[in-house]
Amino acid sequence: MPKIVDHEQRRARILEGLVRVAGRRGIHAVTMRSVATEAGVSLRLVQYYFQTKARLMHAALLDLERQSHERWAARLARLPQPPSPRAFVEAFVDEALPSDEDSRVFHLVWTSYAVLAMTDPELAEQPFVDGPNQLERQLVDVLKRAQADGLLAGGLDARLEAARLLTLTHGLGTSVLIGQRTVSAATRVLRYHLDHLFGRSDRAQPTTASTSIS
Amino acid sequence: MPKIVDHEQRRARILEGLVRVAGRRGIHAVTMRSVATEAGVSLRLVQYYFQTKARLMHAALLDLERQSHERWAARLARLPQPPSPRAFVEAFVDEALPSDEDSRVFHLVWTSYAVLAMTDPELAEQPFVDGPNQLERQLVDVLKRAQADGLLAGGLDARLEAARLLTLTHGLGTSVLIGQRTVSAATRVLRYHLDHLFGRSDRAQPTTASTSIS
DNA sequence: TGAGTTATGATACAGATGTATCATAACTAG
DNA sequence: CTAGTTATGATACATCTGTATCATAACTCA
Repeated sequence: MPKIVDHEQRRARILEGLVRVAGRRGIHAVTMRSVATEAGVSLRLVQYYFQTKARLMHAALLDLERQSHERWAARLARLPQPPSPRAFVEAFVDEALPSDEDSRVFHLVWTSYAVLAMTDPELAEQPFVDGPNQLERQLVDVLKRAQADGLLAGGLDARLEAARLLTLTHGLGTSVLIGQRTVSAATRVLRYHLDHLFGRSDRAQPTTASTSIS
Repeated sequence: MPKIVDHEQRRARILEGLVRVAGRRGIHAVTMRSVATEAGVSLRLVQYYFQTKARLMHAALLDLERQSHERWAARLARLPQPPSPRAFVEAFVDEALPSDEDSRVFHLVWTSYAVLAMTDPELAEQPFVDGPNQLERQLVDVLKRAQADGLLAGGLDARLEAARLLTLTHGLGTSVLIGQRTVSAATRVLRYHLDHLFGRSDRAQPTTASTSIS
């Protein structure tokens, strides 16, 4: 058995190329050749490691999903256990806004895929339905716990608050990508939202070294 | 001067074809030929009336923007003058959700353009920045008026509430398009939001024959 | 060292796509 | 009726794109 090369590594490199192309020139600029060039490999290699464009695109989507899950898991792990509801929620919104360049590219490409999935049922709708639903459930749990502990403002419904928070955050992310809002403007709206969700009492005790909402 | 044909009508027909193609097969399926076929005209005519694909795409975007403005103006005109803040806001969210098939196509294509605009500065960012900003200003005015009349819940900031409402609505629309939420689920979240925005008091006095939030 | 397998290069090809060109039909004005 | 202009058809072309093919380099193992 000859010339063993790490397939996963090669594939990862190519997928990174794809994401860079899609992030800079749009997902319509993703071609076998543009990805190959961006990744610094030959067209043949993209074919070799992904066979077809459809599979390449699919693989990139799965990879984005995986990365996103990993980042979120790592973020959660960095919180004190168990995290306070407010810390949990702030970590969530901080992760969900396109704050730095990497994050911007990630959200841009992810959104591009989401739009593709709207007309292409082949392109797994799982990531765009199950993913948010799972996050929403996590948020529901945390908010219910907060409510039981009397940390939420009165008259709120945990389930609906989770949906509202998730959707609002996502909408703000989009408006940042599109250039309608700056990240800090979006952050301001979210801080306002959280201040009304939790009582105006417990504001932002930074629980991690990373940038917290402020 | 011979064979006078109504250019605007021809252009409109072609643009309708474009929107149908983009709505059914995605904006990447929009080609000179697919649009021509969908509109029932020859490739040559698409060239003749729009010269280049870039101009065709641009024209379609401007047309979508115009339609949207007209629908909103007509909707406002149907409200009692001056409309109550709650009626105004409910008309807004009702217009902003992809409820029927036409609306679904409109929002889908609009969102597709928005994603394109994220990487293509040529594609006027005006519609995606100025448009929402203008809507947001309208909402701010209405909410300030409501606040002055004591119709809003206490402790709210009209400006931030406008941003929150706009973004939340948009985010819910996206989640509907993607199939994560049904329209009625989205409506439920919005009703909840509005009930907390206005005091839990004045619920939905239907002010138009059209479907109101309920 | 040699045989066999993996990884990669070079190249070809068919189909699609945007655009250009040439011709001519359809029509109006004088 | 005819000349001239607009509107449309037919077709061609270069480029891009996904995919396939053939060759061979690179390497491992016996």
